[in-house]
Amino acid sequence: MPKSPEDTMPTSGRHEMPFTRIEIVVLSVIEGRLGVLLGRRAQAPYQGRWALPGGVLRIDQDKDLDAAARRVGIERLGVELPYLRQLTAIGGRSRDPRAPWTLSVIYRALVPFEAIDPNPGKRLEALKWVAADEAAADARLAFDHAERIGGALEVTRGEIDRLELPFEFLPQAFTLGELQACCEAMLGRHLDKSSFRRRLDERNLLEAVEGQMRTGAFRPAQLYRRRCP
Amino acid sequence: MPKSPEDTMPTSGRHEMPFTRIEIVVLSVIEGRLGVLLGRRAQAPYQGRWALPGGVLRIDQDKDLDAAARRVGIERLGVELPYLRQLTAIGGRSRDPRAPWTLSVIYRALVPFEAIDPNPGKRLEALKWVAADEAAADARLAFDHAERIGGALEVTRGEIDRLELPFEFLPQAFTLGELQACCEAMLGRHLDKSSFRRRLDERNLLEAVEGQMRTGAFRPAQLYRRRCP
DNA sequence: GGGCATAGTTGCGATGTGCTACTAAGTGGT
DNA sequence: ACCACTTAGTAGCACATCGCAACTATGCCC
Repeated sequence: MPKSPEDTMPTSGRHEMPFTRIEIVVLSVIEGRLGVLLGRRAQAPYQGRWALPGGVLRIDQDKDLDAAARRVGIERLGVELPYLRQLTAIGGRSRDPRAPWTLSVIYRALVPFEAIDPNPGKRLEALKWVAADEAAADARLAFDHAERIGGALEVTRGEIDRLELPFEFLPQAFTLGELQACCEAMLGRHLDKSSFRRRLDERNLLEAVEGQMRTGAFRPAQLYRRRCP
Repeated sequence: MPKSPEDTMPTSGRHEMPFTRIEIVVLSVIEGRLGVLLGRRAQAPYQGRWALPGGVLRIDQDKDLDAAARRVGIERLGVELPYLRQLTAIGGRSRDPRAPWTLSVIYRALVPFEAIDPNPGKRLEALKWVAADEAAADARLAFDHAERIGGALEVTRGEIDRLELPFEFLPQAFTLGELQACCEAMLGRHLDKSSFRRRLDERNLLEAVEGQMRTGAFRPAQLYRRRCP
């Protein structure tokens, strides 16, 4: 058995290191449904297939993993991704035929879909929004990305269940109806109005914007905003 | 802004990759308390300080990250770690002065403390068990390991709260009292006997080993085992 | 046989949450 | 003027979960 003491010096090149990437599961609510952003691969492997946007970790540029994910978001999508959360790391042989061993750190971002221009220029390939649940079950996606999307959905829905609210998808001031519809879109299921509201104000998560109402075709609704987090 | 298209070929050496390690938070229940296994560092940095056991990812040996964690467990601790769970990845500049950029994938293992011999031989440095809550608050630990231990505790206690039971720490057949004591040790707080039992059998997690009782100084107790998982 | 420590059960009350039903307040059609 | 319609917002009840306290049961030991 090879010796491998704790203090093996990480002299550069002593051991080969994995080819390390960042992949981002970008979620948004579009027309009442949760969508995920995919990019079409221009080259092999999986040429022409849809995949999560991602990029190579650049240790010369990135201060840490979070910074790497932010840079990848800007370079590949043209947007700052403010609400990044790391989900997991996946690594192994033969994940990507271009390198003997690859490691991907998976992030999740929540971004209003209008913020991303699907065709910003030549250096970015085609992007599209896809219904998240279908993407998670779509075996045709590149690599193991369908599974990664499934993991992101589970985590994200857990957050909504625990009333970690998706303010990213809402205007500064919003009605309780809008908030509920947004949560329902993310969960993919109906929520009960009265218990949703009871849970909200037991937790003191919101404050009413006094005097301000959303007026529309029907009865005006009180506007709320996030209580100083 | 540098171009960084999706399909940058991972030609080995085109970009420098981070020095990648595995660190393992090994937890056990010892004398009614949750403990974590630490090793004393033999060399700089943090020479003489206590740290999580870990090792370098070896892409020539390890099929994937989980396999790397298993190998590190065997090489550094002399045990198979069957219940490994990946927690997170941490990476950045200046985490470890020996390399410009390091990435650590953190695992958690649950192992009965008797399974690990603190002094198995020369190639392993001194190991010791420390009360987990104290280690999580101990700023003297090497690197950011105290914080990692805190994260492991949070995840592990969440599992117990959701009644993902720590069979790793129990014999094949055990009493409900033993199970409850084990959970209490892990959570660091008291559990109510009657509601603990109610929750257990609502979920059908256990089955009685018919006719078998644990006899001791007092009233014998029914033995249970895990219901076919 | 009685004390004692653990095993195991029962009942109650507090809490959280889903369901149903209700009232309120606007628009727009007749 | 009135009513249908739609959304906003509230109230009451049923049910499940769970903590707490009290109780019974059963063995060992003195």
